[in-house]
Amino acid sequence: MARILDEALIYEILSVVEEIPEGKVATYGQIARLIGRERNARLVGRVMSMAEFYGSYPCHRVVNHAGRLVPGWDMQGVLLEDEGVVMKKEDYVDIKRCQWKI
DNA sequence: TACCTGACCTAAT
DNA sequence: GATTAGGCCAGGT
Repeated sequence: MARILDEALIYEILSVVEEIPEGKVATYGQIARLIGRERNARLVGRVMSMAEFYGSYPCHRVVNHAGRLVPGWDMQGVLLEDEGVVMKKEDYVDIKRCQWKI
C-alpha cells in the first residue's frame, strides 16, 4: 500500500493537537480550520486513529462538535477526567466549558 | 473499479 | 432548539 496520507498534513494536525492544553478539548472542525482544511474534519479523525504510528500525542483531547468521545475507547473519558475536564455524561464532555479557545 | 462507511462540520429549514 | 441536506476525503470490501 502506498503512502496513506500526506505526511505534511499529518504533522500539521499533530502539531496542533500537541498544543491543546491540559484540561481542555478541541473539536475536529476546529483543528481542520487551523490547518486550512475547514471542511475536512473527517480527515482529522482519520489521522487521529493513525496518530499512534507517528508518535505520542494527546489525541484523547479531541472530540466531535457535540463533545462525544470516541466510541469504543473507554480510556479516553478516564484520561480526560484525570486532567480535570468536566464530563457531562459517561461518553460526553462539557464542550462549552472545556473547549480550547484559540 | 465502484460503492459504502466513517473518531465530522456547517448552514439551512 | 432539533432535524435535514450537502460537502469533503480516504479506507475497506
